[in-house]
Amino acid sequence: MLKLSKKIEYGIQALQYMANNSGNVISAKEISEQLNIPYDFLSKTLQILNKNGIIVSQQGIKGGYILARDPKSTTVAEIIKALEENAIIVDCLAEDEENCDRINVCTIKNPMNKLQEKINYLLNNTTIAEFSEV
Amino acid sequence: MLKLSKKIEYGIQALQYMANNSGNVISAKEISEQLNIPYDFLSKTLQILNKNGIIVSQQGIKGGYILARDPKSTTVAEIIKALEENAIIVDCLAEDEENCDRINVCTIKNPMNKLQEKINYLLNNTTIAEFSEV
DNA sequence: AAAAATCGGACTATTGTTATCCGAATTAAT
DNA sequence: ATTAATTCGGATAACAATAGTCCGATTTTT
Repeated sequence: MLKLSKKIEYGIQALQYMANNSGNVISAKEISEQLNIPYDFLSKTLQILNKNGIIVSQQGIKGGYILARDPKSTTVAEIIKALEENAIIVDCLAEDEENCDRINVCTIKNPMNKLQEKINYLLNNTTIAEFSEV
Repeated sequence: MLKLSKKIEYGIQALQYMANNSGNVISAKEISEQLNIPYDFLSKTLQILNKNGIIVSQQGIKGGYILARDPKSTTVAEIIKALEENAIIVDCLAEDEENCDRINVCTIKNPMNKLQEKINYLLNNTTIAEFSEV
């Protein structure tokens, strides 16, 4: 399928929204309402992004989130990783690769890895800033 | 997640196997046994590839499959399409895009599309032949 | 006629994704 | 102090997609 999850999609959209309102603390509620994203799901997503250093949270009333870094230096690859997902096109390229039944007869690992590296390059070179320059 | 399905993974591996044995009719059983891929699932996959013109089937005893075209001219993108899947990273870029709740407030469609086109380029420029040159 | 293969449909099991719910902790304003 | 708005964190449910299985029919060579 090669699809990004909603967590990633919502995450990128939320980060873009924050980038466009930089300097202000933005609540999950505001993003949820403005972008029409389910509140609870978005909250979870933002909490993970906070935990992993992409955004900074401020708790309590008047709380919310701001970007932790310059949008120009936050890549899609980093966002995916921060959301505790990955962009690995076949299982055997995963770090915790272990129990593939075909490892002894597999002849696609190397060529798949080449394709993987090209995709990684794209994801490492697309930033939140580019998403904001619509 | 950005992962290829097993259908695609097995399909590519099977096509590569056929490319390496070109000229011979190869049965699903042989591929299944040699590559350690579940027989029934692989059969289904090969039937779809046959239906959509990537391989040619020969029925009956001594039957099997051969590549329909030169491995150099069969791309990963074509295989994905032939397997009736797609490589669309966000729903709103699908052809039958219709009912996105965020269409009026969405500001990621254009930048996502740029990323999509780069991925398409990769998939359109990786062929079965490349998978065989290990 | 028999054997080995594809064909095709239905079905099941498993996993992953998406969404929701609830209560606790935090903090600003009153 | 109390209240209200927020993040935090865990559990769970609903849904969808993937992966795998089963079975009987058809085809074709021997």
